[in-house]
Amino acid sequence: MRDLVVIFKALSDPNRIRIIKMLEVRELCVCEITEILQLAPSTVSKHLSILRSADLIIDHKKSRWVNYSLNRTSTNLYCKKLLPLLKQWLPDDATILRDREKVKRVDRVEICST
Amino acid sequence: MRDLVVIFKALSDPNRIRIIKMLEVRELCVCEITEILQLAPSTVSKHLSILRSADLIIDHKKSRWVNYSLNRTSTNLYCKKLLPLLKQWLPDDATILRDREKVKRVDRVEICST
DNA sequence: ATTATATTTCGTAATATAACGAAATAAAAA
DNA sequence: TTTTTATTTCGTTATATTACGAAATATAAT
Repeated sequence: MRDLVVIFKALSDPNRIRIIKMLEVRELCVCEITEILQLAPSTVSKHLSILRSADLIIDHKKSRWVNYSLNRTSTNLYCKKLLPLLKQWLPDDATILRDREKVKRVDRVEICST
Repeated sequence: MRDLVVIFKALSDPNRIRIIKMLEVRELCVCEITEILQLAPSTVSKHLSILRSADLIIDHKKSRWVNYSLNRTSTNLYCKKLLPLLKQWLPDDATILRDREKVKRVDRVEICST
């Protein structure tokens, strides 16, 4: 029950849904997500930690960045079912489409520290 | 996006999950749910209104009681997918099993106004 | 070694949520 | 009609959540 509530809580925030829908396109670092959502880095980091606690995403360090990606091989039953559903959903949402356009163009080297 | 977040928010509370799992057994009135969850009637009523706003449940008056049941014929895409998933989930949860035992035995005429 | 960069943690403020009791509402029973 | 009963609404309190900036951390670049 607790695990299930943790996952639903993780999914019940628009910014976190946006993050998941961006990660469907490709893995992203914190500063790229920060740029697209237009939130403070500490806020984005917190959102990511909530999604990670729910087992929905995983992180892996690569050089100086922390890359986040969907946990496509999660053993968590709820994640296994919900991530594919989310992939089907919101195909026409204006915000999601705009975010995804930005994901294509965003360049972490250009964005960070400028 | 808003609809989706509303549904996930509705599902991200343990008492509301318990209500849904009870309604999988049969329709219930507010006082029966109140008796099983051991919460104030006003609190249960609020939970039910959140679930109803999310299109997960429906209500229908019958004599002096308001019966709530799962919205099995919802046109809402998210409800259509999530209610069946919830039905599969938590088959062994101790709290849910205990609630369901109580659902079998609870009698609204005996419970109310006593 | 020092500096710069990316991210996280911590403290705090604003807002949202969940709980209750009291009062209001609606409908059946007397 | 008046009373009783089931439910909802309202106001309030306690707690949780979301956001930020500042400070801490960890790593890469100089």
